[in-house]
Amino acid sequence: MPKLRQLVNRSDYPPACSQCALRKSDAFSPVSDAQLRYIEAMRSDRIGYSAGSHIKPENQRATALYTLYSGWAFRFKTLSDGRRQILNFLLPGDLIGLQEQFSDGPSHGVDAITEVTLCVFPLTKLWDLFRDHSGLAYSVTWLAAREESNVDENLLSAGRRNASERIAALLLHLHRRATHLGLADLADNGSIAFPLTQSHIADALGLSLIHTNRSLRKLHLAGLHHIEGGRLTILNPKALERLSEYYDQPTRQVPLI
Amino acid sequence: MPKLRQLVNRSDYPPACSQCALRKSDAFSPVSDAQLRYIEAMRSDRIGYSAGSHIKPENQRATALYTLYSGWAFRFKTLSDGRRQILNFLLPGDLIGLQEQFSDGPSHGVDAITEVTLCVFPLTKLWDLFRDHSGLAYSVTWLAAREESNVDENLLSAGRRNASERIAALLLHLHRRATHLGLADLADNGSIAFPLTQSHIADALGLSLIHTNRSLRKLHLAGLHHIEGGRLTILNPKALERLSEYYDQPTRQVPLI
DNA sequence: TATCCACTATAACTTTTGATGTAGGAGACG
DNA sequence: CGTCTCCTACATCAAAAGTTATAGTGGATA
Repeated sequence: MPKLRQLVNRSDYPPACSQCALRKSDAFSPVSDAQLRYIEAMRSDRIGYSAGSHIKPENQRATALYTLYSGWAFRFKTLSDGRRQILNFLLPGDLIGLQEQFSDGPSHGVDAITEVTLCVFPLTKLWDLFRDHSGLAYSVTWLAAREESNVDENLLSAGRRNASERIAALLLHLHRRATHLGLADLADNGSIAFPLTQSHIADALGLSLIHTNRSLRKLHLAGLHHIEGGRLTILNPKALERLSEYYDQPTRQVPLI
Repeated sequence: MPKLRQLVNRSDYPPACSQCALRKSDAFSPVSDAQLRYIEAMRSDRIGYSAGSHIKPENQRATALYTLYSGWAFRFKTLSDGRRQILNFLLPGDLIGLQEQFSDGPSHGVDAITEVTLCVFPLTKLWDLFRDHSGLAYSVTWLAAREESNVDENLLSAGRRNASERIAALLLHLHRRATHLGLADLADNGSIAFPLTQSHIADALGLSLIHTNRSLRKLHLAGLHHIEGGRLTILNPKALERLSEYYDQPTRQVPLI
């Protein structure tokens, strides 16, 4: 089911870590030369998946750690009758597969939304990383804690926000993250590429597809946002923030493994 | 608002780490003597809070890391009109305050359900721990990843399970954790002390208090569980598991800081 | 060009969940 | 001992969200 693609010579093929395009963005904390060499040596592979393919099945333990280099993906859980809950969305720089190393069993699946490319790190070397580079170990923990914060926020949405508030919070959250990564088009009102379908949004927010469509349209009609041609524009950020009580916090630089 | 209590000479006052009652339980992974001495030296205090008091306000950064030594607590977020979402419940051995070190701002509050006692570790020493004891650093990350798994499961409940399924999953989850800690009374059908009010359950599952009461009663009438006198008995684990699709996984030993 | 398919849109109707109100029981406390 | 407060129980009504059904749209594909 997961499809590999031929990647070498494509522009989104992850280069040597010293040439990493992500690392050039000031979204990420600088690393020392020694750390960079360690990461490069630890990386065992670079792979790609086509849009919609399964990066990790829900019922199978991860065999590696991945850093998402390009594209969008998501973590999810399902129930036997097909109900699916998206736990959080993964954007470039996010670390994938850490939970599996520590949890009692396989816990969630990971699917690609767009085409994605990944840097691969063998799980067996995680312990070495902790032993050899405490700074990088600290970074791993940082990334884990940050992801938990995202899930916390999603749980607040699913549990206690109504449909419109959930959508407002999600749009702001994703827009903020993409913008922080330098993915916003400043010449187009700060719009971002937005590959999610309404089905993704529904499954992330614990809503039915129909109700998601209804609520999304309501926000659109109120002039709060605009989605067209796979791009999202936030038209009235203040109103969206008031509605969802999801407020922008100045985002610090984040570690990148 | 948070109330300190005089603790010394009480039986639930955390003793020297070498005498730690938790550590004697086989729920926790053994540590080396060196690690134990390091933890003991890192611990700066031991404090207690009375039932219902605020361990950490929602709008204030944590100043320390805590390990819950005795009692039950929970992490939560609220919206301005008072809607509250409980993110997860904290039982003895759980680490508190790690997210704050890495998040961009204060993110959640922590309240005590019962009387609790805590071991205090200065946040400033977290970095030292990573540098000096990679094994303990690995444990910290382990605890963070395990907590995220719990939040993942709660998000699946809030987003995609109906009221009865949510309650079934929560009861099984808490019963399993308490049992793993050796808190079950084997002479009483494996019952556990259960200090949650229906209001806690409602806020953890994203339900109203009334609907929680309705659904809880339905499960009780069906003979699946029994709550009385502050104790929970699981009467029909199989039925609860089928209903919630929440299955027991053999729980490994967990690190304890 | 025609067909298919995934996605979005919308209406009509049902179910679940929430809101409001009221009451009873148990423990805390003066 | 009475009073208070917190928690649980339960009925009634209202609102939010889910279900079913149908159709349009645009890109991919044969």
